[in-house]
Amino acid sequence: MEANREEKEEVKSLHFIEQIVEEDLRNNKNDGRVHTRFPPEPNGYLHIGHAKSICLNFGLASKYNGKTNLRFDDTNPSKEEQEYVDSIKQDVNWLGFSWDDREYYASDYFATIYDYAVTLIKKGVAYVCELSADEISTGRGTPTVPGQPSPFRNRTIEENLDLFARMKAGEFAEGSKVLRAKIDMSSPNMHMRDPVLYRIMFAHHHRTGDSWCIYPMYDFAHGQCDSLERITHSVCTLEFEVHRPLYDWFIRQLDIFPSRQIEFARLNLTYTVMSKRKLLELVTGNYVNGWDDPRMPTISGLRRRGYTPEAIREFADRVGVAKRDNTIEIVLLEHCLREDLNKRAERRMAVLKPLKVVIVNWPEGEVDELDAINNPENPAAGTRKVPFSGELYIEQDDFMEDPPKKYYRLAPGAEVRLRYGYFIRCVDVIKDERGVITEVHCTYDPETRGGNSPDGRKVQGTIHWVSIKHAVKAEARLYEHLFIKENPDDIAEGEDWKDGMNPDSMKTLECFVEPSLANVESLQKFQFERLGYFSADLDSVSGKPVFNRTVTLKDSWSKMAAK
RNA sequence: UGACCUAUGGUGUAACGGUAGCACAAAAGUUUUUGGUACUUUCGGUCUAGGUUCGAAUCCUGGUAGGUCAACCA
Repeated sequence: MEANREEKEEVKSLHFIEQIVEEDLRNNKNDGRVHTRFPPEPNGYLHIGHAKSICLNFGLASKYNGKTNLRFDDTNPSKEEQEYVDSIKQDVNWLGFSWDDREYYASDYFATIYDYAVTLIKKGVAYVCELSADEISTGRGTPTVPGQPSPFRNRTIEENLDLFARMKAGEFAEGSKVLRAKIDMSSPNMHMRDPVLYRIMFAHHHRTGDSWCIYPMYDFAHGQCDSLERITHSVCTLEFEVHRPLYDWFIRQLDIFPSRQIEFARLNLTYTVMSKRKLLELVTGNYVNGWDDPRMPTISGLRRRGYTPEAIREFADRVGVAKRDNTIEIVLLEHCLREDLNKRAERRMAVLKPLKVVIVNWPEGEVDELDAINNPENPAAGTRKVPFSGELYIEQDDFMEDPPKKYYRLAPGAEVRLRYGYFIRCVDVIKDERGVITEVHCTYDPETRGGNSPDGRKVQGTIHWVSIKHAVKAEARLYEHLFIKENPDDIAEGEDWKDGMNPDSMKTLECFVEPSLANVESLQKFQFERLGYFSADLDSVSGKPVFNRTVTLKDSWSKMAAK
């Protein structure tokens, strides 16, 4: 009995970061406090990879009763803009997380970080270096060859103090001097070979304006910001692993609160690119229509495409957290989306590629109001009326003059059910002079209203439709992967990664939707029966809706037909 | 050929010295007024060579493969 119960209680295993946190909690480290942060640089829009990090950081805090700060890493004024700050806040919010009043900026701490630099100078472990960027780089050696000490390495503390103060005062030209840490020019870790701490930049900062002309490097700011905010667990991606010894060195030299940095593997997705640099290039090069183009893996793009925060959070949960490089198949993201939308999206009927059907025995001019179920997964969603008449559109794919075996849809002589309507049987096919089918003539069975026949005869196929007279014209935007190749970064010599872009990633169609869709709210989501999930675009206007196809329904017929 | 990190089905991820499990994908089937959903079943895995151990995916050593690091970017 006991054993049986234990067997059934499935223990969800902890990922390695949760294990670290729980161990710290057991040891009462940090007085049992868990405090994380999400630290984006405001130089681009957030993408699905950031979403993983956001869910991780905020999720950790909420699981262990802690807090998460939002902190902008704005130490490089030449790349950072307010527009990005705004979009990042919106996206984190939309994903469903709150940083309360803990919105911080690395630039908030510039004065303190400056003092930290002075402390290092006074300890004799930082110096002003007048080598050029190139000279510093070559002087650093290579991973296998030790670096050479800078000729400025042994200046006196007084001289360093004076020079650094004058750098701050704006006495020197951009690029003429930097402040460097004095650590170990022959360290096997390149980051310990006297890294640059401060550089001169006469750039306008989006928050501090022109009050500074020297700016700390990321490496000399990030760890200290964590420390100042008393972050207990500083979660970041793998590439910062080799920086950790440097951060720990700063913590020791400065004797400040030691945040613990933990690195995890960033998210990669098939059929898309994730680097900020490449996403920026897609936007600025007009390969897509902005950061929120529904084909973009950005949070704003996914939102406009029709993704829900719930689906993205579920996805972030399912991909796991570990240290090995990974590429997640995009079908997992799509699966999480369908799972969510299936439960929540109301069903509607829309015809993307219309084929006219004339019901030859339909009473002239008559209109029937049929009941349609809004969501079979949720009876509380109720029903709606859909007008039916003698002239309809059906999907071109739902008629074949010469159908293969197992084709359940309409064909000459065949009978199908019109969803929520009647059984119809094809009696004639009308073609134009070029042989293109322009109309299909059918008879309907009045006894089958609603979709059941009193004689109990079965039809295999059920197809969707709209009444021509009542249909609303709409625009449908159909999306596919932005890239043809599973890994767009896998390119041959001389090829550009953009060569792998999918020329058919967006198709715009004039389509027909049922009248209940005439007025929709932006981002309102529907399942167009048998077609997929669609989300109203912000380009929609009253009476002229625009729908983005978020994702198709799974389609086992097309798979079968392909064989 | 330096340092650091990583290696489990097609893709992810568990198993913490004791039966290699789960999800997605793929395949087959049942149900169905969405060829949707739901449900059932199947396929398929510990990089390699040694060592420790009664017992190794797990610990140790060597190899191999992949990743990261040589911005006054983050």
